[in-house]
Amino acid sequence: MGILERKEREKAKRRELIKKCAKELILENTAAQVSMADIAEKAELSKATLYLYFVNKEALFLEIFNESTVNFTNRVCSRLKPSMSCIDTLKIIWGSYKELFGESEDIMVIFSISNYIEPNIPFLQIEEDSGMSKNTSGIFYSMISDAIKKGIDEAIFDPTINPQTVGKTLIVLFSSIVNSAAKLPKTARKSQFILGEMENTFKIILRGIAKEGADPLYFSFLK
Amino acid sequence: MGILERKEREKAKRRELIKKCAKELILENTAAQVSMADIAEKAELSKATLYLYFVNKEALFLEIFNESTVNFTNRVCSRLKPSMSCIDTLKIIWGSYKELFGESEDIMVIFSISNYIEPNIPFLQIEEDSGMSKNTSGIFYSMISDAIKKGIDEAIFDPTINPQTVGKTLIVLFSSIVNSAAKLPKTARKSQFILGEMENTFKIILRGIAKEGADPLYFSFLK
DNA sequence: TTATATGATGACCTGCGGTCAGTAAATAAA
DNA sequence: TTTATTTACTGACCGCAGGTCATCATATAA
Repeated sequence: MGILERKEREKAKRRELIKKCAKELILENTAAQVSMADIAEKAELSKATLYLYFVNKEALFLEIFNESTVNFTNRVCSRLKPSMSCIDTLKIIWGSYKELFGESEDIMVIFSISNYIEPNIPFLQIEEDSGMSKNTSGIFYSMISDAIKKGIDEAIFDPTINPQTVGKTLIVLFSSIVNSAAKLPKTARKSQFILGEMENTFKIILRGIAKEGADPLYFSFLK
Repeated sequence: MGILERKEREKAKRRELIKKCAKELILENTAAQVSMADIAEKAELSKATLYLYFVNKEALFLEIFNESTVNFTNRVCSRLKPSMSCIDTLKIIWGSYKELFGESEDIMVIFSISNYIEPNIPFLQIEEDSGMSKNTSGIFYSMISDAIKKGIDEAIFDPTINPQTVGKTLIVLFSSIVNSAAKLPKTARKSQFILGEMENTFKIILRGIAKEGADPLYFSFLK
């Protein structure tokens, strides 16, 4: 029985190796720019072997995406309580986000992949059925949409806006920022650029959806 | 001498035919989804022939983009006067935009191509040297940035924001909307969807960059 | 009528995601 | 220890994309 277990372990290890190589390559460039051949070469495997572990490129990227997202969602979910106000919720989301961003570069991978898999879904009202939407990504942006919905109920956000659309808008913009950063020179400190731009963007959107007459100090947790 | 002129005319006509076919295909789908083979087939030419008229796919698309943009920029520029206030400027830009949108589908082509050529440049502060930036696209979003800059001077916009970044943000979001619309069923009335979403987005961004305490009625020209 | 320039094209190249018959080694059976 | 079978892997391949090039047919010039 030991043999089977060892083989399982070895298979799992190869799987991890492939994902690790893919992640490193994504960080060096953009998810869209990384080819299966690149990953195979880095992992010292043949391209065909990758397809023994993942049905296709999208599945590989999606698994990386979901794993990288779990840390974030777990952290946020454990800190959120239903009774919290909209602003407190947003504070926690943004705080956890910044924390995690300082710890690892997973966030960059997340957005790079998100932008590769579904670059242009954001404004559709219809339910999408791509892998991304069904999985952790759903949690990812629905956390924000839920918080915004809360804000509408609390009468600090404009009730005419669509919380889901706003959530998706943020994801498009964030993805765009990450992909812009990937094109910066290697020497540049990308995290700083990304966090700064995201903060600016987040602020603009939040102020933009505020109910008329709402106290702007609500959003002072940004910067 | 007449022969040469006739040949010139014929060449120009082929060129136009290619562009016309490409535009029609872009409208049916997305710029990224249209292949050179598709265009060649529609124009009843061989693929190689396309490359006698355009150095590559990007050049072809860029020419379509620039020509489609000229109508818009000309119209706007002829109506704008340097002495105008920021809000009047924005009113004219948005008005001309809606007008042109009602007249032709060029706007959809513009954004579809824009999203194909440079989907993720928007947040870079460094000067890009892609074809898009050097040409009409520059005018396209710098018109908005200039108007916003004016707004900062007039103290109705937050002075800490970067007008160029905001202009580019709008382009990303607009492109995203157009590409989303391209995925709607053929029967859907896309223009309505696009204009509606763009108006919402525009409104959010404008309110988001407003100076604290600025009269929200400033932006009432949107709906 | 012959030579030349022009416009167009079929066949081809590279690189991509993805597939598959076949190989070599580890395991199981004899 | 030898043979059979399963397992993990891979080289060669496919279809499709953008793009190139030698070659051909036709219109022009000689």
